[in-house]
Amino acid sequence: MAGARAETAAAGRDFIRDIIDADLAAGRVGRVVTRFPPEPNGYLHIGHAKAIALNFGVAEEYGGRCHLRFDDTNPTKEEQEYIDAIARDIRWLGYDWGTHLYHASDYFEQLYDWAEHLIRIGKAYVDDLSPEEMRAMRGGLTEPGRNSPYRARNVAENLDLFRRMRAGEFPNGARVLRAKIDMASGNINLRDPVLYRILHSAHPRTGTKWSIYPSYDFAHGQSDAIEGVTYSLCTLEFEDHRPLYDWFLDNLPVPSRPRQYEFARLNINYTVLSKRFLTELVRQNRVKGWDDPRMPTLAGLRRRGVPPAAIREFARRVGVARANSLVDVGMFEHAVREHLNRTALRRMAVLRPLKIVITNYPEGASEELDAVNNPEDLSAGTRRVRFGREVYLEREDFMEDPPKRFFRLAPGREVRLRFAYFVCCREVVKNTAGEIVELRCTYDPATRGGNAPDGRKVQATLHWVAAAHSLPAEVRLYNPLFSRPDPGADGDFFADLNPNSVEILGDARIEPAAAEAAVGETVQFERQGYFCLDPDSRPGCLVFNRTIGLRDSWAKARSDR
RNA sequence: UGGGGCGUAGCCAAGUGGUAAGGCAGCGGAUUUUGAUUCCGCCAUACGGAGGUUCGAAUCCUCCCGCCCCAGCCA
Repeated sequence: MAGARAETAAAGRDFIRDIIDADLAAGRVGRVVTRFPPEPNGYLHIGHAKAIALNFGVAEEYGGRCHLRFDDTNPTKEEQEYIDAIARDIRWLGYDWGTHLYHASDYFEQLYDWAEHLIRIGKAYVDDLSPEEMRAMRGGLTEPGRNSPYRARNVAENLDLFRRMRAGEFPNGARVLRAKIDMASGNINLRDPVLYRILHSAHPRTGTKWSIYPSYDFAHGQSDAIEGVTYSLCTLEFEDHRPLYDWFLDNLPVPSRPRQYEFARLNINYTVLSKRFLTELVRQNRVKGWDDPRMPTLAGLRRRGVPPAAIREFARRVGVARANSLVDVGMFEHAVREHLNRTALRRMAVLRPLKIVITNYPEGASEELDAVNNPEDLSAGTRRVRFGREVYLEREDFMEDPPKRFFRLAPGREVRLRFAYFVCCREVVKNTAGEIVELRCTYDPATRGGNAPDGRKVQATLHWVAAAHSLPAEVRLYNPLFSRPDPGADGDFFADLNPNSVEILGDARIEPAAAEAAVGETVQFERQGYFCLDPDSRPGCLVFNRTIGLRDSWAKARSDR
């Protein structure tokens, strides 16, 4: 919480904040009240993080409050698991709704009374049309709709029927309560929208008390009004609903007058932020659950090792506007690297080991060397790492026949082992298949710690791990879940799934200090990237997820040619 | 062909009549015991297009073009 609050001073400017400033200056609004209104039918993803950061962020900046209100008006799709996960993820992101936890279902009784009120003033009626008939009579984009034959029912009959709907006398779909507005409106939302539908379905909170449930349109604005919300911020697709939102507030004796403002939802290339599709990925076991590290869900990002502060910073940089946009995933990755570079402890780990034997190092001997925990934050201190005669190097840090710009180890070449010594490759040992299985090197005792007293230079510094003083580990490398920037553009999201979205390395070696990381703590494996311990880890079998790699200009240079 | 929106650099995004912020990406260079980080420099005579108003227009007016959303008893 403290972290999220400290960031408010640096919050960007946008049209929402401009509106609030104007309202405050004109005295139209006393204190700012916002709300984040998730429907508990899935997990929150990074797109929701933008909305959460906006609503909670604005409330904090202006000394107001932000409510968490579950929009639980459709029991056929909502579950307690989602309610719990959503609350957990918002807290993890760094926001707090205090005592202001609400549910649209808290207002079912009041909403029902208001529905009767509309009936009494002649602005709502019970319609017996079937869903198909209703659709046929709604008209089209360029064709006006036609009035339902039930539209002229009198108040007494409407009241009686509506009460019997509530009492559960009719089957699902038999009747609905509709607002009486204008079947010829150019805005289709105003063509007598449905207020209540019959749903004989148990609700996570109200159980079997109700057999009719309010629609989103009938519940949302009135819930805002009941809670005293001043700014009801939602995404662009609800813009057409605003006249309806206002219509209810104008025709009902609500206690306050909230205003709805719309902003563009977040889209990121190479990723899909559609709850419906993410649900399918989980349901079809295309990923290992909502918290699979490849998922753009907050649960997935958390398990992946992404710090919540990086997500908040990303949201801040993306800004809030009304133009549809597709942000480059690189912007998100930058926010993650930027935060982790400042905060992550450095450790050494060899992902694909190649053994080297230092022939002039005493057999059976070993020694401890000092290593800096975080060069970006010296207060993180140092640790001791043990060095020995046999060490593992990264396979890709050696080439027998190196190309022009390869600076790392090669036959006859000298490099520095980080925090340790200069070593020189003297011999390449191969097996009968011609594969390199070991390197024989010599070291220079005078270069202890990594400095050459004679001032000679090396072109590379390599990370390493002592064979006898390292631990085995499994490392999971993640690649984009989708293989194209615009998944689903051809109509099928599944066809664009990246078949290589995860690569498992089974015989990595890590320095002992790396094993001390807690689940959820992300560290940097030097020269490699950021990694975090996965909850799949068990004693003797540590599992690390790669959060994100370091920028790699060498890899880039190679792929550019 | 109805209604509602949106078009500023490869990607986000400020700007609200006084002469185009910032970030990401990219490209040069410096530093570097992480080919990382950091630092320095470059990167829109131009704001979807065409007219017009004005001393002056991304900002005002007109017309045109393009893109997005809406025909659930989903939210």
